[in-house]
Amino acid sequence: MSTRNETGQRDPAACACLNLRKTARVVTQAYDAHLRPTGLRATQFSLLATLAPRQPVGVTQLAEKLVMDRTTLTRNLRPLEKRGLIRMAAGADSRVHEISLTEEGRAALQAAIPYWENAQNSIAERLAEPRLDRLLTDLAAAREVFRPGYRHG
Amino acid sequence: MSTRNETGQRDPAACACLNLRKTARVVTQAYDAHLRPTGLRATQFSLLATLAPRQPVGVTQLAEKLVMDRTTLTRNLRPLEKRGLIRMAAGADSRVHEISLTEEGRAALQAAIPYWENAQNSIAERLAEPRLDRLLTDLAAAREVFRPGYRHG
DNA sequence: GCAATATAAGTGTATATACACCTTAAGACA
DNA sequence: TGTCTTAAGGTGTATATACACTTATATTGC
Repeated sequence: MSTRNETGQRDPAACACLNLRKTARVVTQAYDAHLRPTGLRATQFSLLATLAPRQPVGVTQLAEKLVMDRTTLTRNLRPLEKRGLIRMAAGADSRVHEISLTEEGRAALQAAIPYWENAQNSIAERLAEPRLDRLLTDLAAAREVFRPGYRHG
Repeated sequence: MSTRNETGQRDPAACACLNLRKTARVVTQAYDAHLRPTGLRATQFSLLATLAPRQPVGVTQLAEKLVMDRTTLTRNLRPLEKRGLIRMAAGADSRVHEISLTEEGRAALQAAIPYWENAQNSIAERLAEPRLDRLLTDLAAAREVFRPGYRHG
């Protein structure tokens, strides 16, 4: 795959954005399928896993960690709160809405981890592990291009 | 970035799905910003660019090319049809809804190409071009893991 | 020719995404 | 202390995504 076509022009089929989105669709569907028995979507699993070691944490701070728009996170929290997996409470600074896992949330996350590991194994093994590491590193570099200075994993 | 943490366990922070989605968010926002003056989103630009050399084409066939769920494409076609950039017509097989660019659609795509090139250049140059090529190749390999046999760019 | 099957596409519903805008609370400072 | 600015968060609106289900048409086998 080259970013230029036969005549040296940029080729829209080699669009970095399109290729990222296509891959994100395929991989998300696969992770969602693995996680189906847990009742969590891949996005929700990642949200809970990112939240777990940081609780309690405010909306803006968690959104930054997830490289997600703050208002997107607000909306993504809704179904998890409705299902009782997370809880929101006012912080010392009453503007901050602190997010925490509930007991159910901790249990759901723990229960989901083996299913997530199966999904991660399926790509790690079939892509050959060094190549997955390289892909993750290159993805972080791509984020760095547009968000310089942030600590991209 | 390693897919395992210090104790050899899988690390959810190294989730392939999460990292793909984070990067897709960042890169999509950047492409959307570049394309803003054209009135097209990155997804819409890619849809038109993928459609252009294949018209007329049915919904299922175009969805496959975009590695997109068929019903997602149906929904994504709506705003483009409403704005008169594409047209849908019954094919010889009356089950097939053939999609084509309108004259306005062709013009909008042509007008948007320089803006898309600016976006693509910004990542190609700052990521160092060989690395972008490698990333695109690795992304195609990742799709191949979950969709074997498909001609991933 | 007709019943069974396969193919193409849309709808209902729910989550995911983010920009523009608004509200509220905290901090700064004359 | 009262105003100005900044920070945290939500809402309105629109697009993006996909599973389960449904409808309509074509094809196949007899």
